[in-house]
Amino acid sequence: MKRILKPMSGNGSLVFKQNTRITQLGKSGRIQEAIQTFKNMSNKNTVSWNSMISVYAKNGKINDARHLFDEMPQKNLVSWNTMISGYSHNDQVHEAAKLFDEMPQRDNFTWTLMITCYTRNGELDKAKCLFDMLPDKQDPVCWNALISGYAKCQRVEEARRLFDEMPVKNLVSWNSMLAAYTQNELMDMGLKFFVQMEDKDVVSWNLMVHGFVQVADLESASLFFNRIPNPNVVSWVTLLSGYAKTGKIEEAKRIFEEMPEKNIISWNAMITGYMQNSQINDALKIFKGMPEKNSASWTAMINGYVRNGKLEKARELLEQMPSRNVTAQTSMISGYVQNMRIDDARQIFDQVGSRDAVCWNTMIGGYAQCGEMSEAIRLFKQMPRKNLVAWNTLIAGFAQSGQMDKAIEIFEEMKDKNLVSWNSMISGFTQNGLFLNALQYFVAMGKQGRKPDQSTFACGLIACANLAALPIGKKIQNLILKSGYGQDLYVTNALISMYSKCGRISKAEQVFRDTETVDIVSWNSLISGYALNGYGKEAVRIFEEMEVKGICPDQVTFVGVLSACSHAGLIDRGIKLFKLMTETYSIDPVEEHYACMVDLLGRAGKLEEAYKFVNEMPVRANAGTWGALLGACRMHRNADIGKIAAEKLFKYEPHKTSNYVLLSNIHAEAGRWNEVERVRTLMKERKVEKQPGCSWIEVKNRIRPFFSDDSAETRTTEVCEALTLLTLHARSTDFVPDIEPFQLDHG
DNA sequence: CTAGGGTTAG
Repeated sequence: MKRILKPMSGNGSLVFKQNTRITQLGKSGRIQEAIQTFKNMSNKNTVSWNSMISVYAKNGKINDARHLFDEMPQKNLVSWNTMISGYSHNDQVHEAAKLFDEMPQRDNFTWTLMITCYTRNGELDKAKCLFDMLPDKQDPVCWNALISGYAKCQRVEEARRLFDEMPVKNLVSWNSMLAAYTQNELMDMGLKFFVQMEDKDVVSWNLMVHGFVQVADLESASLFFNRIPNPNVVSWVTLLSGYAKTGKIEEAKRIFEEMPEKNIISWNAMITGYMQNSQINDALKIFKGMPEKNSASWTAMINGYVRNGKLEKARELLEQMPSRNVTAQTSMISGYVQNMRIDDARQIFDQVGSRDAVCWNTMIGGYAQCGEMSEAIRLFKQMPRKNLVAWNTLIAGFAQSGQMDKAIEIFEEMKDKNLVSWNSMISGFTQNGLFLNALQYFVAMGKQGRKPDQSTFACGLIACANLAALPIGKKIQNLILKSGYGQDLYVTNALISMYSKCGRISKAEQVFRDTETVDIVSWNSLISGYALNGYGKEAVRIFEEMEVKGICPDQVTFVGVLSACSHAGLIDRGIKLFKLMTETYSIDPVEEHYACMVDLLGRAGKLEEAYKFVNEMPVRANAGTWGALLGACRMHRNADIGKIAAEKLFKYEPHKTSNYVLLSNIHAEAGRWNEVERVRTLMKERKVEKQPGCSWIEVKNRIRPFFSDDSAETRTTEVCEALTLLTLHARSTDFVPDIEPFQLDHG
């Protein structure tokens, strides 16, 4: 395009100056002055209008921009382009696309704008589609936009393909591709690529530093930083925030003091760093001493107070904040929500002027956490643009409150689902004891080509453990090995418990031994695994190994080892361990420990001692303890103590059939038939029925439910049949499970 | 007056 310069006579140069002034005022955020300048102009030209549109659009006033666009006397191509750019910056892809379709003619600029609009919004396939229609593909700008778009969606390989294909590359192209690696934690590839680059600017170096920061390799980050020829503020801040985020506050401070010019971002990063380290006073000192504050400074302080549990301080600051924004307010809301102060949270929420998705979701999640699902739903319905997180929050809420039927409803209604949606369903099922449903969803997920993560795998294993579904558990283990989650503690601990609950305790120990670094949960799982399988002495052996290695046992460890002793009849050992727990480790015994002890004494036939123990324990015995005593009485045919235990149990669990049956049997064996009759009458009076709980939910009539009073044998067979039908199959290159659907209509 | 790569607050 040729630019024809008019002679600088009188008005022409004035208009030019005024146009420039509008743009400049806009860039420094002085919108009102820009508007005044525009309004005062007597002879506006098209560029004036375009400039004003751009100022409005860049300051979030997209509707005002559109108004000018509609009103202006003469539009040129740039006007249309500016308007599209405005919509793009304000995330209104749809409006941008509408203009793109309507406009009379387009230039390369137009195409670039529309393509970048799509890439910014993550709509890469649309961007690519447009790109393929682009008449002139020489210009690298569109290519670059696409590459970075793919990179932000973790589609690194596609980005690389474009990079290799593009005819003309510039430094930005190389940097975009480098960012694809560094942003996706592919530092090996990134380093290789970086070495290949002939030209590097400070952006390239900064990308490397940031990449290393993201994988928490601060040593390499610092090494690279030191080799930057001309580090800029961004370089300094990147390293500084890296140290701050990883808790290395002293290093961060050093960088902060060394850096030649500090900007507001560096001050803010220091506040965050101090707050993360609970150094509230140091953070406050920075906050008070900094030359200027922006809303991020205030938010960092408020957020820091919230993280450190100082809600009142946070609130105080929020009230003082000059221009409260959603981010700060949301921080406050989440603080209240974490402390179950739902009414305070709501009060802030109601004050928020323009709520964003995070704000809505925090509040909805708050109600969900408090079990107030009806209010959560009410808010959800009010939420203007519901995103995936909002839907997932509802699922998690329903799952937590045991309403899996409602969770299913929500899940089915969703058009887009992500990994979190699936995991929330699967973990919801396992948490609510609906293990077959958990497996069904695990399978369905694989069929849709979704990759499971550590949470999916762990929940799948927990389901297998509870169904004693060893074949499936083994297949899941194969998938895990291929997935790279083989050393994840959450997963390995679930594996240990799966094998032990399926009776394969030696396999459980093998998994334990194959795990590079185990934690207390792993030890506990192994010990209680041995206990569960009746190998009391082995459980004690593991416990001793733990002691030798200097690992401190916790409450759960003792529940495991004590129950092991009781199952194996190691009475003296159990009593000694109980003493060890309370005296050496100063662990206060809880209900479960007492139940173990009562069980231990009871099984050994020392019923009088057990009963005495119950009466002398400092916490009030509940169902577990009385149940242990009742069981022991049945075993040793002690009707007197049995009756006492049963009466207590009836108070705690008035509708649990097995308690009545146990007592009735004890009386029967003692020949006390009138007592037997009394128990039966009691059952009738209290309407204790043998109605079992449904142990899974029927989903789309594909699964036949079974009931908990089916005999164990029938159940095992049924589950096995179901599970054999379900063939887990891992492809060698991919670990997405490719599984046949559940089919149980074999009758 | 309109386009592409990097940094901070949720």
